[in-house]
Amino acid sequence: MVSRSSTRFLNICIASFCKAKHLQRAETVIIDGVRLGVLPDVVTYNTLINAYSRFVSFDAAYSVLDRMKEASIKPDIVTYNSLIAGAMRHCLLSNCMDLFEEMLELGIKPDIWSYNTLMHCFFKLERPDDAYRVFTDIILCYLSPSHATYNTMLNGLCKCGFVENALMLFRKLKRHGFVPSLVTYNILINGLCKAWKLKTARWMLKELGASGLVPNVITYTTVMRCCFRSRRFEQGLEIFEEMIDKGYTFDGFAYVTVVGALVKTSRIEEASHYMERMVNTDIGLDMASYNTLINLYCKGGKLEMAHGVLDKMEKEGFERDEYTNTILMNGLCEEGDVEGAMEYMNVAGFNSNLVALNTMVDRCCKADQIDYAFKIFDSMHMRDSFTYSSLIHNLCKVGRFRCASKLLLSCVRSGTRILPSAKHAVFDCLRHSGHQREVKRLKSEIKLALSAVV
DNA sequence: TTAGGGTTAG
Repeated sequence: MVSRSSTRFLNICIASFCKAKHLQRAETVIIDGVRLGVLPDVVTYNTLINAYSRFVSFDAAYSVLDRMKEASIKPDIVTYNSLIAGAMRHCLLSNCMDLFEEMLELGIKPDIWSYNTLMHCFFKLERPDDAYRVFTDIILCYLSPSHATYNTMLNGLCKCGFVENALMLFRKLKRHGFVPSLVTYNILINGLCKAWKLKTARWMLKELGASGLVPNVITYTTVMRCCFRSRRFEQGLEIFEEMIDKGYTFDGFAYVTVVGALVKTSRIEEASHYMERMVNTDIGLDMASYNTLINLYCKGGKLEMAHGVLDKMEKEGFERDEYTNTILMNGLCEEGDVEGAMEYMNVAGFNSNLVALNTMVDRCCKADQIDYAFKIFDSMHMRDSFTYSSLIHNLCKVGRFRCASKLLLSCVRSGTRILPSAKHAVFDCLRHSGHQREVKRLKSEIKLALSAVV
């Protein structure tokens, strides 16, 4: 007779192979175990699910669930939490929701871990109201929220553009005894920096220090990026050197932040210097690092070098993503080959890539193809400030002030934030062509449209 | 389970 301790021993072996990413060996041990009469249990399968979703794919993890069913082993809360976490990790948000439903149908009661993941999923789907409903359910049903519950809520609010609400919630939670962790502070500092609320961000950084917590690599990267965004390059580079001294450049995040900021402001030589420093370390390049390097070459007018990096990247098993495609498309446009850029994107597929579509709209305008730019504009399912601003600026440039004025109004009416520069471009254009009264009329129409949107 | 990096206009 095989004892329970044999299965426990089997599970220890499986856990250790899974941890070392030796999944094939883990599978062999299970087969050998079965031959000897040691049957795997729910823990064995849960361990496998976790490993497959981490190191292989969500589908591979989900197929373990089928094997469990074949072996008549009932999945439990850990099984489903691992699968849901796997679906989240691979950004398979609809799978995440389906699994939650499946779990409820099987009568498995979700725990706080499941609810936290569901909240996270709603935020990723840009459904903050649903996420907030889950949050209040957790509180009202006395489900003992964890630290991750609060942090997920605060992070989701920041990411969906509700930084003020996150700040209010943070204060309220503190009044009720919530002790913020370093993760909490990092979430808020990042949210505040991205929303340009720099004074409050500084204040939050001070609060972090006063609470006895020590800023970590994430705090540093966040603050450094904020310096670059607000054009304080020297300060940003000082922080970078400090990060090197502290050993905080063990991955590519800091380098990519520095190079990205320098390229954006056309400081190509400096950017090349920092990129070289990164390549000379033993940090392996990941997707973001490759895209940064390709962009550096494209912006420096070295398209051939960019394609060389692209080949290397693909040989290493990375597939070009929407960033890569936009960068390459932009590189072709910079060379004056707008048609080639369009052909490239037609093959690669725009796939609702808003940045690529915006770029194409702008580049077509600049190549005297405004009508074609409008065609793209009409086909777009989503538009943002960039979409409207590009068209408006370019229409003004060619003196089509009435068209620009109409577009400006439709932008405001759609609830899209209009950039001050685009608004002033239309006003100036109208004034210079002697339509002073038109400016007054447009201003009042914008005011009216804004009040209707609010 | 929660926090940091990469693509667009003027």
